[in-house]
Amino acid sequence: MYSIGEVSNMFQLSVPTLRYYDQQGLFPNLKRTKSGLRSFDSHDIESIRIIEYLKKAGMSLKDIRVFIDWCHAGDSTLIERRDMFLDRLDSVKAEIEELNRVQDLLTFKSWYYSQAVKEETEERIKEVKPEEMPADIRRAYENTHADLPCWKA
Amino acid sequence: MYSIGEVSNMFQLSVPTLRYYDQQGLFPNLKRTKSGLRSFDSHDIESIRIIEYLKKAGMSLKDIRVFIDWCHAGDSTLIERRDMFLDRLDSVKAEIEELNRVQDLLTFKSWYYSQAVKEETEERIKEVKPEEMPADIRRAYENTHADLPCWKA
DNA sequence: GTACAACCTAAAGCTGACTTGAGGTCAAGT
DNA sequence: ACTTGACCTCAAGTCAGCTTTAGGTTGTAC
Repeated sequence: MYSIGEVSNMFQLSVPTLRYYDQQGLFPNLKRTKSGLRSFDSHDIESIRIIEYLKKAGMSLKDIRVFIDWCHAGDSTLIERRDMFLDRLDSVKAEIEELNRVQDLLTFKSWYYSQAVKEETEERIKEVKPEEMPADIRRAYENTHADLPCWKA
Repeated sequence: MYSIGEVSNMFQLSVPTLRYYDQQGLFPNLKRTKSGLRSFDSHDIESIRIIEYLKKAGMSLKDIRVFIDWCHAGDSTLIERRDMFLDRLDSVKAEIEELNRVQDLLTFKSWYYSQAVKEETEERIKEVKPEEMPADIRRAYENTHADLPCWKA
């Protein structure tokens, strides 16, 4: 249905990247034209969509290949697949949690440097105490400047 | 104050990794004992804390080094530093957005495979329509199975 | 005084995910 | 017929971020 170039345009994936994925076994059912050109059908397209999600979920191409092989193997691998998704779900939830803390740090630092730029020096802002910060900035600050567990050891 | 081994334990960073960071210029003020051992003071520790955050914010060691050099250069680089943090903030917000969609996909897939495991086959669940899904699953499903812009082209 | 753990350097090696390069095929347009 | 552009393969190259290896020093504990 679609040539490799068309698919490359649909997703933000280069043509060599798609060939590389194929080589890594991510498209086990990919058809070819008589003359040997790759021909992606809607099932292949859907699998690229899922591959993109799994990559964002922190899986390596190798892990994704294992998953694809499980799918190919049929109902005997349902448990593995369920457990894989539950595991990824936990991990992504944790990552979102973590990024929220990162966001707080960046919010604080953006405020800090915006103040510093206004005053043309870091001098004064460096000494500001939590009580003197806007409420949201203070929240972000206290959320990311807490003592680490390791300090207590 | 702290040896490299102690610092390695505080953060989850191996001793060679800390030496590698030092080599990449991430600790420009790191002191040594008379016999040449690295000696991390509280300022160095704080900078590792920040480095960890910046890595999670998607910066490479090279980018982080540039930032550290800016800090060292003083007030003349305040604008660059502010802009860097504003830029990272945008990027992390976008990443959180994206991970929320990933989470929705994983939520749907976890439900799907949990059902399949219960029924010991994918047969029936494969045919389920959005209307028959629990509300939260349906939301997750519709949030991640929408047509991609590329389909419309 | 000697064993031992923890440190040091410099250089080479590794992994994942691509990218690049060289050399070739194929089908459509002029 | 011939040029062009999109495709093909296979092999080698790249990059980040570590890790490993080899060989050497230091300083406390027995």
